[in-house]
Amino acid sequence: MNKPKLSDVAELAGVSLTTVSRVLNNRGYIGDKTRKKVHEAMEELNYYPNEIARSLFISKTYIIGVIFPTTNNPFYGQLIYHLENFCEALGYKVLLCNSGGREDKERAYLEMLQRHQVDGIIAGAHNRGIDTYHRSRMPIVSVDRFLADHIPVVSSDNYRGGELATQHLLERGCKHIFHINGRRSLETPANLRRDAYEETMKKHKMPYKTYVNVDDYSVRMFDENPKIDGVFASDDLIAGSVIREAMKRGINVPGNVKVIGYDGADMTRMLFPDLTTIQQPIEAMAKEAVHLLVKLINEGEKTAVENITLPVELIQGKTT
Amino acid sequence: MNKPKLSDVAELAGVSLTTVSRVLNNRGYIGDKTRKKVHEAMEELNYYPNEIARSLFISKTYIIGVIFPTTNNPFYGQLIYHLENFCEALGYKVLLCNSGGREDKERAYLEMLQRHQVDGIIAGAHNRGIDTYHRSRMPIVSVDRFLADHIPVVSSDNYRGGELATQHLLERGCKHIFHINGRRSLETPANLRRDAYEETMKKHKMPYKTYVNVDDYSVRMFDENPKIDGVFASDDLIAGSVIREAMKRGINVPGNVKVIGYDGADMTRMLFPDLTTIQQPIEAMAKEAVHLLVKLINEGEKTAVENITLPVELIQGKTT
DNA sequence: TTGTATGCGTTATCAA
DNA sequence: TTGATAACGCATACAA
Repeated sequence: MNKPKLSDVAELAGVSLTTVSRVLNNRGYIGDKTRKKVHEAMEELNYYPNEIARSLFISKTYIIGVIFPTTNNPFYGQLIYHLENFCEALGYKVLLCNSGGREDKERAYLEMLQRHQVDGIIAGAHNRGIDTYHRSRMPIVSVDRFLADHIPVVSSDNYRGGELATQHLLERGCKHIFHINGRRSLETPANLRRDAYEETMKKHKMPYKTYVNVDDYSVRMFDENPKIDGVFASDDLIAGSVIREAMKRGINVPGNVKVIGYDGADMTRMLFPDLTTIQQPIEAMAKEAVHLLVKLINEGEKTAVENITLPVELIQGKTT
Repeated sequence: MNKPKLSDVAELAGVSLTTVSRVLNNRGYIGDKTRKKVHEAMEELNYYPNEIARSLFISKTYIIGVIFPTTNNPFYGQLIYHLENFCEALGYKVLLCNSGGREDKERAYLEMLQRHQVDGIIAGAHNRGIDTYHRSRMPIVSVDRFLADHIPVVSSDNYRGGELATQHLLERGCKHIFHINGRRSLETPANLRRDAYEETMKKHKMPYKTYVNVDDYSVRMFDENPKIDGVFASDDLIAGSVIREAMKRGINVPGNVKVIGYDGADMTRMLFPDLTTIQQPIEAMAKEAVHLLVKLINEGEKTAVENITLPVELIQGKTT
């Protein structure tokens, strides 16, 4: 009752191993009768080729490792969905790694993926400095993160997004606009959103301040700035919590304070359609990342390392 | 510049293949000096064992296939996140398959997973009738779906959830309560939510009607029932779109119509905290599914097929 | 058109 | 305590 293998099929069909392998891979010349016999035998035994053995021989697994903090997030959930889809379309499978934002887990995953002989990695998990990223000559593409100098980054135009968001609030008449972002040390392209905000405010000779997304940033921001009338949140979940805090304080949105988010993922649009946000082209980012990685896999180091930046779009809701 | 293998390490350390394998797996007796030499050689070569070769020999991959419609959804995104976490904790990796609700894709994935020699499968994708589910003796656990008679199902108490939701609307004084659900043919435990709704309404001698979640169900529901004052949606996304349709018509929620959803996933709670909903214990479901599958993998057919049902909870928001 | 023999990188058996 | 060798299931070069 063991899994049938090539030799079982060969025996049943009364041919050699090689012949079965040939019909399986459609290689070389095979007689029609032989082919038929072999197919029947495979059918009867319910034979599936063992990809592990195959991978070992051809030194290729057709597996791509995908490392991100979590699937439990509108942006990453959608990104990973599309990554998997594009991989599948090109014949690659996806080994899913949720790093949860922990560097030790990410390191462990990286090693695991090497051991499992994945053909390449798409990562958007942590920051640079992980030596494995540096040492390995494994094809890697990152999404929305700088990982190492020789690793290409696919992202959307974060600077432009920050600019759009800030200008939008200014056009809406806001005078006291604040920004909320992650720690700058994360070295994500999202820092560009912050740079754009700060530089745009400077250009308009307006005061500005960025709060870091930790602990009770939201409470502090409202406490410390009674005149606040505009918030640019670096993602939609943050925007949501800012709006909740505002409501709790009886501050009307968008009447007293206007709030704009960032990402515009499908699920956010469905659950919170009123939110004004900067939408990233998530599907397109996934597509570029997968195609670039597969190119890297096929062409090796010949492919020049070049970053890809995609346009963003302002979506007008009712919170600004 | 090829990947170093066992024999490279052996050569550098001046020992045999077998010895290296021994220090790698900590098996048998090894001299301290030898062990040290070998470790140094591994270090120097930056050696990683090839899991593919290992898997081939031991006939075990420590990979679990996970088939669901999509990660781009609050419920599945969270479920898959936890599934991956629990797998990782037990030393298993996750091969991610997004079936997109398409039966042909699901069938293809199922075959792919067999070829890749995964140790087991956790699926919640389509309905029964896929013969592979029947034929294969591969360990499978399903979440929230009936797949085949011999496949155990992990789900939450859907009947109780439907009952809670319906009773809640009744207690809130609703007289014309409607329900929205997927096609019954999908044979998901979610049908129990519908059964519970219909039976509870019957028990209270109230008229009831279930709309199927296709096309413009929401428009039709409001058009056809001017007296509507309560809606029990079979998931939170549906609840969201019902509320949007209501607002579009100037119908106040919860003033004129009360709406309760289902799932209560993390992301929904963050983006739409006001929604009253029935919350499923998603993390616990993932935990049970993974542990049950691993038990099945280890004990084989000795493990009795027994379904697992977890309790649900009503979360009071501001939409009812 | 088909078959034989070898090797992919690892683990396990047996002998030294 | 260590080493030579066979096997895991498959694909390829080479021979027939």
